[in-house]
Amino acid sequence: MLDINFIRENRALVKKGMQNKGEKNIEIVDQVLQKDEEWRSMVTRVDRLRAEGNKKAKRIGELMGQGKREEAQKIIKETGDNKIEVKKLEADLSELQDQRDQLLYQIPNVPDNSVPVGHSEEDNQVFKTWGEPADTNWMLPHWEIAADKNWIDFDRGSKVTGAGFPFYIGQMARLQRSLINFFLNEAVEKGFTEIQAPYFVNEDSARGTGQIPDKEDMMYTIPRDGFFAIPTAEVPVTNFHRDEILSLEELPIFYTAYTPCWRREAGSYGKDVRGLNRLHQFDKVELVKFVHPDNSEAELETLREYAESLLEKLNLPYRTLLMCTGDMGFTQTKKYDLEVWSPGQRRWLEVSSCSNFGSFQARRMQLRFKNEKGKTEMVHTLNGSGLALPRIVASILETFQTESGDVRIPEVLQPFMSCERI
RNA sequence: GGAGGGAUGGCAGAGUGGUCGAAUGCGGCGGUCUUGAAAACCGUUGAGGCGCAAGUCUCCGGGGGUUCGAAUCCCUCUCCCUCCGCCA
Repeated sequence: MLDINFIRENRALVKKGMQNKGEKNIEIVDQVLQKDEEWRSMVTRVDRLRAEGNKKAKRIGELMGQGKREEAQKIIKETGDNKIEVKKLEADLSELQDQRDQLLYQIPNVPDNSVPVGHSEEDNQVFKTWGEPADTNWMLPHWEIAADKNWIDFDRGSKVTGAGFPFYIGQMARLQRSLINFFLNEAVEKGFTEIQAPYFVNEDSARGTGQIPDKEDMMYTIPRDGFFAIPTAEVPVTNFHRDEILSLEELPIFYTAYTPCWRREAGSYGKDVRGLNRLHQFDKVELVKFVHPDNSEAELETLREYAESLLEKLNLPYRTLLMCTGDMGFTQTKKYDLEVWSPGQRRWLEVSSCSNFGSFQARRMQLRFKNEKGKTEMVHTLNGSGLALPRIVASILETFQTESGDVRIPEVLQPFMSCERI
């Protein structure tokens, strides 16, 4: 969420940001400021009453200590009304605060200046392209290759769990394991600390990174225990430092984590769901950064470059999009998507998304650090996929398929696969 | 799953109804001394809200209650530890 004082001082900017992100409910900014106004005046009232009560209680203590019972009793009698009044106003106060915060939660992060304004994916800017997308007729889509080789079993996945939960078999299981190892090794080499995270999180964590309340429906739930199956490692890893005050020297902190990811993908049935394009469970290596506010812009660029380097090492043609305001999401200030070329489908597939959240997540999580002046300040958080597996697998199968039906293995994966083709 | 014990500032650890946001020690920061450092000594050192400020309020795991007054008493939840049972 945004800082209420920031909104107070930048009302127009926040509104413009909302507009650019395609939010209809711009008046919410005025509403939240109105509520804040009410809340603040209520705080003053309550504090004044509490101060009065405190003073009396203190005086009573003194008198009791001196053995002046009667005088004390006299003051005790006076306190009754004040006490009732305070109780009532405290209730009002917390209600006002709830109302204010609920509005606050509905205000999205303000896009960075460098983000192009636009409504839909058509307005995203192609930031970079790399490699030469193959465009020939003979190349098969990955699901046909996988079916030929009996590498992926979608039907049995459906039987055992449901659509979007495939089995990977033999060399395909090994390919996935190789990719995970490759991605983790690369990240560790770049200074990311490898961490293994829980696959379920509680409600506070889901709120901390912004899945609640904005994207609640994306997650699978375990209601009996109040857990959510993680839709990305971002959630547990970013929440790792929730409610902490880090020291200046600890920053920046870089983590990488492999986890499965679960997404309900409600509402997207029937759309681009062929093969590995869209699954309910998939594997991903995630990168998370906690940085000094001064550095988050630059850190986003290095994060993007790092993710791009992985695709280059795999020799997969890709393009990088700078997402426009309307397509970037609620919590981000700026976001890049990396899309790999799928020659069998002749389309781009998103395999990474690198985002800067500024202090938006940190504020929800109360994740702070002591700055140069010794003051506590919100850290900035970023994350990026490095990378999501299924579409990488799809692209590898399609890009490196041979006319004999085999698939060549990218050189960087050969040590993990112990072979050059499968 | 059963029984018991616990949760206090960066850490350790006192505090069981009254001036306690909290002793003391360690750690951190500043200073004295020193060529420099160490030691010693002195001082300082939690987070947050409202307010131009003076100031004031809140926070001793979370929530609720008793009381003029709660870190301290009661209820409840969560987590941790010990023992028993079960178990990859």
